[in-house]
Amino acid sequence: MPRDGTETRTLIMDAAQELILQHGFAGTSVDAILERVSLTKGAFFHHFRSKGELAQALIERFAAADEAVLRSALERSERLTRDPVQRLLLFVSLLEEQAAALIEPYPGCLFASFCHEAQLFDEDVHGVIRAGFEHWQAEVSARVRAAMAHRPPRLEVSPDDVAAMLTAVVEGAFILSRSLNDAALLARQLRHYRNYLELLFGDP
Amino acid sequence: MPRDGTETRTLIMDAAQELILQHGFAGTSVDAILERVSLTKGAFFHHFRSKGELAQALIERFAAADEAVLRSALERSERLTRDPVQRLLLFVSLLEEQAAALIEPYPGCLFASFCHEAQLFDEDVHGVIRAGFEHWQAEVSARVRAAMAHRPPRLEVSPDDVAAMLTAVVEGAFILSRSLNDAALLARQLRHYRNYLELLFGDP
Amino acid sequence: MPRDGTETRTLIMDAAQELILQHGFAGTSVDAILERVSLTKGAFFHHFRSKGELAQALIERFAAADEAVLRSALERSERLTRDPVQRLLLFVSLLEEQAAALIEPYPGCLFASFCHEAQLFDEDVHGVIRAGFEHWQAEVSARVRAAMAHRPPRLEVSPDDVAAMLTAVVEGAFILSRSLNDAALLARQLRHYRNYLELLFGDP
Amino acid sequence: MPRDGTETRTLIMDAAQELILQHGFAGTSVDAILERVSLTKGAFFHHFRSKGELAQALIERFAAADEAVLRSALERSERLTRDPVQRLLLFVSLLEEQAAALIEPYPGCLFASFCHEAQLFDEDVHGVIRAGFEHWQAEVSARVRAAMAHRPPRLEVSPDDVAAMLTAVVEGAFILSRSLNDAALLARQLRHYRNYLELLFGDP
DNA sequence: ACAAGCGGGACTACCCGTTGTT
DNA sequence: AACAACGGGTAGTCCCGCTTGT
Repeated sequence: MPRDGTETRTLIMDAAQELILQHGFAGTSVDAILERVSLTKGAFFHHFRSKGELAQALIERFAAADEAVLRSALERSERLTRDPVQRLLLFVSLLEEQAAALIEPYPGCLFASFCHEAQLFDEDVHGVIRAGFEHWQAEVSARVRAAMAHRPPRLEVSPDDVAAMLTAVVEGAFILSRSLNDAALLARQLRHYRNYLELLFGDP
Repeated sequence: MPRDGTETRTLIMDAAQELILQHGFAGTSVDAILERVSLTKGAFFHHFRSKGELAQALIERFAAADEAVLRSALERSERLTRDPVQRLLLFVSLLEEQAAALIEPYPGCLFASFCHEAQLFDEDVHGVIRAGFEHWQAEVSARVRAAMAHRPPRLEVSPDDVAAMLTAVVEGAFILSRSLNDAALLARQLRHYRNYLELLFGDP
Repeated sequence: MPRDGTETRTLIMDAAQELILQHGFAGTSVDAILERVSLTKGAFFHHFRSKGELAQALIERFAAADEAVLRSALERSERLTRDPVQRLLLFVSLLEEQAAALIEPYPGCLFASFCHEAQLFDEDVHGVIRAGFEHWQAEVSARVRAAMAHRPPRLEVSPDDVAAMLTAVVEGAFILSRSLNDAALLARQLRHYRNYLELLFGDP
Repeated sequence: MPRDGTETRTLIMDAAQELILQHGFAGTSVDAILERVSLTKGAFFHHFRSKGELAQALIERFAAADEAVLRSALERSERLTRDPVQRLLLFVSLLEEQAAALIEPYPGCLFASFCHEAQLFDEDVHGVIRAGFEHWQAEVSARVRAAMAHRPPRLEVSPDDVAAMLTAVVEGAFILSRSLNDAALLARQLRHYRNYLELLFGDP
């Protein structure tokens, strides 16, 4: 095996993410991360110039994975049906399906985690988070708009806000599921979000 | 008021809460809190045996205030109308009204904050948070059930989950509003939650 | 004894100065200082917010002591004779007398020490050093000018440069005395500086 | 020149010397040196067994260059005149000429620098420094003695001390010139040293 | 000859909490 | 009730130098 640091770097990031989701960023020491992966400070600071740079690397990776989930669900929903309203509902159902699978490892959203310690991070980090949220909102909003164009909703609503509600429900569900120790809570909440859309676009 | 320590204790707790909502608990040092209120260690450890005890005092105070908000909105909604469905919708509207007033200083939920650093706190603290969430859920669930008894909903739903969705939307909205720097987001999301209830119990 | 930190602070500074003159600033760890005085990190960072602040405190104290030496020698020389040329020569002789006493503890100039690690310090520190040098130069230069007015020198010279030479000789002598392990070198060099002045203002 | 390591070695040493003159030896990390020359640890430890060995190599190189300056000035002064007093004065004038050329990059003496962090180096390093100082002193002292033999000085002086004064003035001038940001200071101080010699050997 | 990965330890800075004093 | 001094430990950062690979 050619001495490849990428593996070690990934190892560190995986351990870091898991710990951060449980203890928060400030509550997760570099030592604690390294103990998990049996490495030393030397290795850590070879890969990351500072703990802040680790944070940067982590949200960037998380944002990429998050976007992949969004894109996959969007693309599948568009392949499976042509009706804009059905597409939207199916999209949420696909997310719900994924959420039902989330039990182990302990779930959590790095975006939310970092937001709750906002002052610890620089503008770069917050930029990535904001971009992540805005990307979901923009993509979902476009599908809501398409559905509205296809069938007028029962109530007058802003597509942007309807889209934002998806993110809000997901983030809120994460918190509740952890506190109430109820892993299925997220999926059930997504079902209610789908209910809302169904009622909004349903026959009068 | 006699020169007693209650004042100082409150001063410390206020400063602590504000800082914790911005930096997280682990990211907020006792020294940082004390610098804000121009006090020294002696004062702090006179009022709190440890930093953990401060956390305990903070969520207890927060939970009490949170419950007051819930109780007030419930009571007012019950005074203003007799119809169970209207009561429920009015209840959400009253919360929305309050949310619209929240602009400065920037709000946040201590429950969510502590949940994101879960491993830092003992079972006592988590008990208070869980009780807080469950209390909302129980009270709101009861009103949803009453509404369902009064008028069958368009879709078959669990009252508990409908109630939980309120909390989820609120917590999620807090995160989004902070990241997107949009103070009015919470109120708009509550409006959508009310929309959902309205559609659920609306005429077919 | 009332819990007085001034004593501890002085203790730390004394140990720090001694070590810095031997190892340089970067080469002197806070731990090494504290070991000397049997204190812990807690004590150190209670008195100094950073190692840099210690540096600041050290040169300020050193500059004050340095100025006291200058002032004392000047005042004594002015009390002992009226002739401007004699005053100048006597002034140097008084310094020479003091230098001869410098054997233990190991001598050295904090100004020079810090200059040799210039980039480690901020502008405040360098300001104090520069002010120290300029103060000597200004005071001595004034006496040289008075001597020149009283008796024209054999060679045309700038009083500022003649004054600067005193500082240069002293600083250079410190370096040599350390490398050559010759404690009396400084006094002998001051004698040569006095020779120069004597010849400059001597009878043709 | 074939692509050999001598070039890299010199590159490292040049960067190291420049940094050390600004930050001191302890304040200059191997990494900082390597960043300057865009190399990595592998290169450094290929050429030097340790950081201490770099120090050794640096003063040896510096001492050689220093001696070359001395020899050159001595030889030129001896070629240009036969009178021992004139030779001595001319020798200082030649140094002054060289000093006047020193403006950019800002100079410094590695001997003095290392002396201010004396305890960091082993006896080998100090031996080289001491030898450097003693060599100047011996050579200059011999010329002073020759001048004294040729023309008795106005004051009774030790040739060794007169010779040492040259080094002292130079070293002191370096410190002052850096603190006062006056590149021409060294040349002016050499002029005063020459004045001293001139007066010492001048006609009564 | 040089690059990269990494170990192990030292550094400054800061943490929480205790003690003595007023 | 509150302050200043301080202990003891840990945090993040950087250090030097060794090893492995090209």
